[in-house]
Amino acid sequence: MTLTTRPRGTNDVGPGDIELWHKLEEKIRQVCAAYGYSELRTPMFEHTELFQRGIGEATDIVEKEMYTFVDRGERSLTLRPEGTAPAVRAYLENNLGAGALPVKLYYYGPMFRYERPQAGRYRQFTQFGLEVLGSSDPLLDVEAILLPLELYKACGLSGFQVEINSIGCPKCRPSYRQELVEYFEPHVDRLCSSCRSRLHRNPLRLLDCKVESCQEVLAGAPQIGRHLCPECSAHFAQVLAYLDALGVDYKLNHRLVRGFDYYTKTVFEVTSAELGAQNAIGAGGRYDGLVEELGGKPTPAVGFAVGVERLLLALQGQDKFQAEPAAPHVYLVHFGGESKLRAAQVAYFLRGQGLWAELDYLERSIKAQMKAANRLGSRYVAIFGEEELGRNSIVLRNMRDGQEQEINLQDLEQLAKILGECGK
RNA sequence: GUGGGUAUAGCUCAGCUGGUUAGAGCGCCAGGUUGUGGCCCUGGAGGUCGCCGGUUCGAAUCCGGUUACUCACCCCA
Repeated sequence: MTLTTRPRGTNDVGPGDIELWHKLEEKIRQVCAAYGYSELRTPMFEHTELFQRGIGEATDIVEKEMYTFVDRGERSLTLRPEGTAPAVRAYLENNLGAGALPVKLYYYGPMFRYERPQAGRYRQFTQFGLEVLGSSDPLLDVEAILLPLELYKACGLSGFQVEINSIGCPKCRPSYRQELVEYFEPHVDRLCSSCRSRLHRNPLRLLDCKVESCQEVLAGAPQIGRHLCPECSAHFAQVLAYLDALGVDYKLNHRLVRGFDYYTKTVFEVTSAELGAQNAIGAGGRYDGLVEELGGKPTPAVGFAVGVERLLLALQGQDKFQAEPAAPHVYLVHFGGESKLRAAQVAYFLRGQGLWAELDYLERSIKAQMKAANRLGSRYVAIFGEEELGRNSIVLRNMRDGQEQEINLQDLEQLAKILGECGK
């Protein structure tokens, strides 16, 4: 049974679905090109410490969701659960910051997290993400939001919402943190168990708790706005000003916090109304401290990641993003023997011209071959009949209107021309 | 890790309170048209009823366990 069953939380993408993936990947490349981002491909696994340091020891991902293994050289390796830490690692290892700044990178590929699968959540999933390193310009925070929005729009997606917040920096967050703890402590008995355990470890996370009793306490919780230092405050104001100037629709959400430790200042999330509980189709933020944390010199940076399966699910819900099925230019109907031999020769020639020529490999009846051609949506059928082959020609039938003409095989170029012009 | 739902043909699903050879639609193959698709008609192939055990004269059906899928919680893209 396990031989024919894929591992939990993984997916096969084959004929019927893969076309949509290809189309989306094409859109991603187009949008990234327009914004001047180049692709960075990093390994599927990294040293475990990279994620422990990068994402943070106390995060759920590091504590219980990583696919970690020891290789034959006794190294602890981990299948990447996200793309930012590897991107920063590659940035440092390849000294990408040596040239002109900022460095604009994007990545696309599978990520791995050991979680219980559900709608829009898989153990192996695909993320498209971007990272800009080397500038603290608020306009780049905005670009990091704009680019994915551009992608959503290019796919025809509507009904998504942008939420944004600033969670400050190491200078101003401690005082907010302190005030939060002081606010919550008297209400400890009304908090849910997980909030109680997080109160001192990571009080910011209480802000997005969905438990009802916690919600009541949350209503009166202090907001970070007043605690932001002048720098963070000005930065955030600039981000919002750019968003306004560019006509981007967003919603301020002072409860928005993120699950990774490396975020500073701006954080954002895009949700889709098409999805169920896992409705975030993209999220990101600024991470000015990560490069230094991983051993580089202080380097501001901002990034964004899109869940590709979720985006596809959302698009599927709106029925707008469809790949037109590919169809053969011609289906070569043969009668076996000599006729099949001639069909194979012609198919070889046509394929060499970049034309899709299909034929029967199961010695099926003419009727069955015609049906097959029809089902594949073939524009033309070429019939390699005895009579015509005697004259070194074939019958070419247009499957749209049923018109037939005899074509001499002496002039294959002409056949290729007719097929090529049939308006793919 | 926790909770709910589901598991019958390639796909979507029927199968009522346990009762003979387990069904339908679609798909697939063939024939009706021995050299011509779509529509129609006829026939055919294809199922250890997820798996293991129990109750029973008898289990796809009831019970227990198990695995997988699925939705939700936690968290996240």
